Amino acid sequence: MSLSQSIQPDDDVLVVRPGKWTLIIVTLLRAETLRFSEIKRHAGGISQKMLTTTLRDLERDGFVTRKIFATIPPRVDYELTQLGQELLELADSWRVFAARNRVQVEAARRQFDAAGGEPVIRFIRPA
Amino acid sequence: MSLSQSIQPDDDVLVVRPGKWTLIIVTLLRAETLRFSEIKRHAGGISQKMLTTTLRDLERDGFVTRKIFATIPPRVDYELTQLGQELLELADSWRVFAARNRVQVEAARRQFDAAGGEPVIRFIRPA
DNA sequence: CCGCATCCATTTTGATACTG
DNA sequence: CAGTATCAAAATGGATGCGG
Repeated sequence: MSLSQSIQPDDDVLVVRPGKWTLIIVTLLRAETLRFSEIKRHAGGISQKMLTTTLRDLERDGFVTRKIFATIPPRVDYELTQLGQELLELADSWRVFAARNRVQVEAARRQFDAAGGEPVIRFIRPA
Repeated sequence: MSLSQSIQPDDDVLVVRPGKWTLIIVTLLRAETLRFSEIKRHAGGISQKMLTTTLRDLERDGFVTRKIFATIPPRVDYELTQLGQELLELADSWRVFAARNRVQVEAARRQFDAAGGEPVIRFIRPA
């Protein structure tokens, strides 16, 4: 049955985190361990709260490790785990897909909006 | 530079975010054209409003076509476009990833919660 | 420097009722 | 049956101040 191959609502792992920051952060950590402040600087306008929350969720799910250095001032390093590397591949798939199809999607949007949101195909009289 | 390979906040095409309902619906349409009510029945608890909204967004972006039959009662068929098929492949990547790693992620969560949210690694006196 | 707590604005989602 | 409208509820995002 085809439905067995459909995603189900309770597939919690799928919704890694319904926010725009998760994949951004994962891709930032692709090559190197980064400090909290470094991620914040590169992530482009994320608030401290959202960064903390997102990183904590990623840690909780086993995608990143957190290393705390009890120095003054404090220092916290984040790094992808093996599982995190796999999530990174997924994020990359999305990134590549977006790059490849952005123009086409934007064209489709313009056409749809220009048509006033009317469907492309409309049958008037089929029994 | 590694940052050029990071996802940026303004990557609008990423607007098709791994959101809950979007990928569910796309995977439901993998093999066949489905009516509105059929999707609703199989999607598992989606509200009529969310289904309408999600489908309209998918149509606007060019991922599905909408065929309206002006019969009584009305009938509307949804089908993946070529671009939608590519999105389906992406959705499948997520589905497979979730299926493969669900157990591991759930274990990580339990461990994290059991430890009271403490990080796995903590250095007390470095430098 | 890191990040938690609190308060508040915005966004998203759901429940319900109604229309063609 | 498909879709809209309205209202209520929940999740999310940001700002600020405090603490280790």
